[in-house]
Amino acid sequence: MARTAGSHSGITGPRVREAALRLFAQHGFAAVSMRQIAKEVGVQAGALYNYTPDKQSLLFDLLKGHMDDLLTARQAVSWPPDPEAQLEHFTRFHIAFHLERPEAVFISYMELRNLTPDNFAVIEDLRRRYESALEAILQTGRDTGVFQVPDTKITTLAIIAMLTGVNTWYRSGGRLSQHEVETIYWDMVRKAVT
Amino acid sequence: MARTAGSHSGITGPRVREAALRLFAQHGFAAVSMRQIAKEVGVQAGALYNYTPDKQSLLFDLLKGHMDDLLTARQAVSWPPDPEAQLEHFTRFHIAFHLERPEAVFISYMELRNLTPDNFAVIEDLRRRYESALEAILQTGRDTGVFQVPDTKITTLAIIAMLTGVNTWYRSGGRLSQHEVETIYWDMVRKAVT
DNA sequence: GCTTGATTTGAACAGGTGTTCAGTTACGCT
DNA sequence: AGCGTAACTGAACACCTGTTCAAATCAAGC
Repeated sequence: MARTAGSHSGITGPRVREAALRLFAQHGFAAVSMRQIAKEVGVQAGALYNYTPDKQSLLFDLLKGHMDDLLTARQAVSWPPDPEAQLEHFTRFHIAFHLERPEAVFISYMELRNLTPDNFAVIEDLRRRYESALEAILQTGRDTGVFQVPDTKITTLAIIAMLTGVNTWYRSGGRLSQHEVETIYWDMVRKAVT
Repeated sequence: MARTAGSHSGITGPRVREAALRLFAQHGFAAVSMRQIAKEVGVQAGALYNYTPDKQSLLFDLLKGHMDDLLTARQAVSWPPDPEAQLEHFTRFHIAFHLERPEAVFISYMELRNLTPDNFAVIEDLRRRYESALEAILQTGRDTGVFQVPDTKITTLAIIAMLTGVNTWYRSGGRLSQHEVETIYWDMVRKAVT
């Protein structure tokens, strides 16, 4: 037996990435074998190499895709003029975007050390780009006197760490709606910088 | 050749744990083999099993030890009476304690999914105990009217996520001293809850 | 100095790893 | 209807995995 019924590149390709994403998030990159991914897709391990040159690239593509999505989404929405409204917008955007794709977020934080140095540098650069967007908001707010932050760089990292932390506990259908969570976090962020 | 010169249980035991901690933090639990740990200690892989029943227990003992240290250290210091002073104390304590042992902190966040369900439950319970200490401070502060927090549980998790985030970027000898960092974070925490 | 027991070796076990490739099969196109 | 090729299989490669255990060796107590 060789090619299976209904096989198609446009179908198998995405399924490989989806299976890898789910398995990497669940067990970790190093703990997942190519044969496990193949089994999930319903294919032999060798067939995966039609869709990725190697396991490392599979991980990198997932992280790179996630960061691209993040930066694209940020640029796609229209941003209000004043810093405080921008900061609220950023807070709600960050929480909403990250809660929408918990697995990609998870491996983007957990599997950085499994990237080759070259691949790591690419991802880190994209992340810095995202952080700069927040820092620019804080900087403008401080210059115009609406924010009181002693160190915009640290405040940037602190806010992002706090917001991303939502992913560790939030489950839809729980005590609070996503919008309520956003509002609570926005309340803390606003007070922390004003 | 069998037993090597100068071999002693009281020496090799700690060295096994130290090597495992360093390697797990650097490459991840699943990516590190018992033979790698043994090489770091200067011993054959089989000898490790005098000090741990298996690889899983090695990980669990590291995480358990870290959480015990954390809870013990928190109880060891004397705590001020009023909630605001307590919160400042907690903020500085958390940052200082975590910056002192970055590797243990790292694996405590990264390798939870590699614990067996039983072991995971133990660690999670210890973590909840630590979080409860912060939540109690917030609760008291809200009851006495000095804190304005809409949801103590969420604020607890938000603050801890923010504070632990320091470990991702702080390097001693950098632009800011540890005490300056503590002060900046305390400024944000204080404003966020009052 | 000898014995006892703790400590470690080195080999073995059964199975798993990422990756390659010749051969086979089913799909898309004419 | 038949051909070309994209898609996939199954086996193989060389090596690594956690764990066990008889045998060898060293440290300590008498």
